[in-house]
Amino acid sequence: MIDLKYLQNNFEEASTKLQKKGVETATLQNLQQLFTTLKDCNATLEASKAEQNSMSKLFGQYMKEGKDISELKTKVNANKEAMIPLQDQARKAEEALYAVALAMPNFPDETVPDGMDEEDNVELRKVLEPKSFTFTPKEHWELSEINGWIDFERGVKLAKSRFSVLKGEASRLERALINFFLDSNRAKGFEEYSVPFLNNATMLQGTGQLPKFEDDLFKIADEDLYLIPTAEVPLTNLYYDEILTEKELPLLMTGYTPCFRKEAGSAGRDTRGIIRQHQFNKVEMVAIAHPDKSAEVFEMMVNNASDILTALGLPHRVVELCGGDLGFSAATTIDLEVWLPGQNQYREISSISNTRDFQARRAKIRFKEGKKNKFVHTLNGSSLAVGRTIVAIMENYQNEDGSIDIPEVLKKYM
RNA sequence: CGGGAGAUGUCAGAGUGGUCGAAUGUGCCGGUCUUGAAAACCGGUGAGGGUCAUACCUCCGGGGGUUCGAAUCCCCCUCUCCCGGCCA
Repeated sequence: MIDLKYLQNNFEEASTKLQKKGVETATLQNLQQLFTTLKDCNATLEASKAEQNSMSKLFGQYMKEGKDISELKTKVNANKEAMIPLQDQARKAEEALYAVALAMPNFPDETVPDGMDEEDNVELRKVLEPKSFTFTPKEHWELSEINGWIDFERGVKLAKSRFSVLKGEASRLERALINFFLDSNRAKGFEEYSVPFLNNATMLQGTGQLPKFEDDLFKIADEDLYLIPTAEVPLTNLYYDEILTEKELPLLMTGYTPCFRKEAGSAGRDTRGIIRQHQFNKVEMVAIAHPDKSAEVFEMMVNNASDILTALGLPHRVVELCGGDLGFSAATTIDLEVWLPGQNQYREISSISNTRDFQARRAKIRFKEGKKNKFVHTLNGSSLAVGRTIVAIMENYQNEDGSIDIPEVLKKYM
């Protein structure tokens, strides 16, 4: 959630920032108005409560002294009566405010490039040259057919479209990648976690998926539980409503989980292959950092993911997202896009974001600085998406006959 | 899923209608003492809102109710522990 006090006091600046994310000034004005209304409502209500409390305290005194209570009682009852509409107003004002505030995206950092969509993202650098093939490289689903790696039909039979089954070598490759990723993250100081794949609504709200993106999530019937869309949700919320000490920071966490997404808005995109599935595996990094140190941690996370791709010998590029392409919770995001020779283009394989204090406010994650409690910064990033790495290995390590080599670093894992 | 017990500050644990945001211990922070540390002693120490700062408001698992007044009484829910069932 954005800082409403900041919005109140720096409206112009806040408005300019959120325009990058396509938020209308009118929407912000509405939010600011709701905040003011709530404060006003609370002020009147609290004054009335104070009155009520002080009168109630007199009762004990009066009774001890044997005084007549009936007059006081009449007064107190009248005040109580008068408080009901105030309470109602305050409650409504609060509901109205939160409905809007929770749907408001994070402020982008000042350094985020302007732009509407992914066309306007900025390439920062390329790592490794794509190798040239002496034949026309195939796409991963063609290679899958030759090697019998992915069973699309039976995945659909078991669940529905956009589910698939990995078989034999592919399944082993997946397992090897997960281990390789976790080991690499651990070597950089990330502590490994194994977490629930179902989280409750409060946690999903903490990281920003709810209430706005409910349609993208799989929900368990009759339970307050959702299949997680990313390990960012459980890992970040491990510290939901906690106050950390300064010396605990930064907390670096990693974990492997399957991820479940309805992909509600992506009908017709990447329907072939396993680029976009309802269920996919991912190894995630999450950091909880001191506000002064989050930029540094962010850099480290980007480099870590990039280094893993490099170790796998996968050419990729580092791309900074423009304001319009930035996710709801992110203040800044860097994508890693891996080269797919079969598709002849770079495709996203990792996305690393600093949410600043946006999630921390929602999830109430604070740390003690002296006597004061302050919000931490939370960061998250893939290192890496497993399914897409398999695609990348298939396409980059293919031979003319359709066979696929295994990257050197993975051999000890298979 | 059935039976029983419980949920209070970092933790342990008192508190069963008013002056309780909450005893005491513990932990943590600061100080005295010490070459240093331990021990001992002294002081400080929950969260959120509000305010320039005070006042003031809210919070004793969550929600509702009774009452002038609820941590304390009543109802519902959730969770934890013990016993039984089922089970990797």
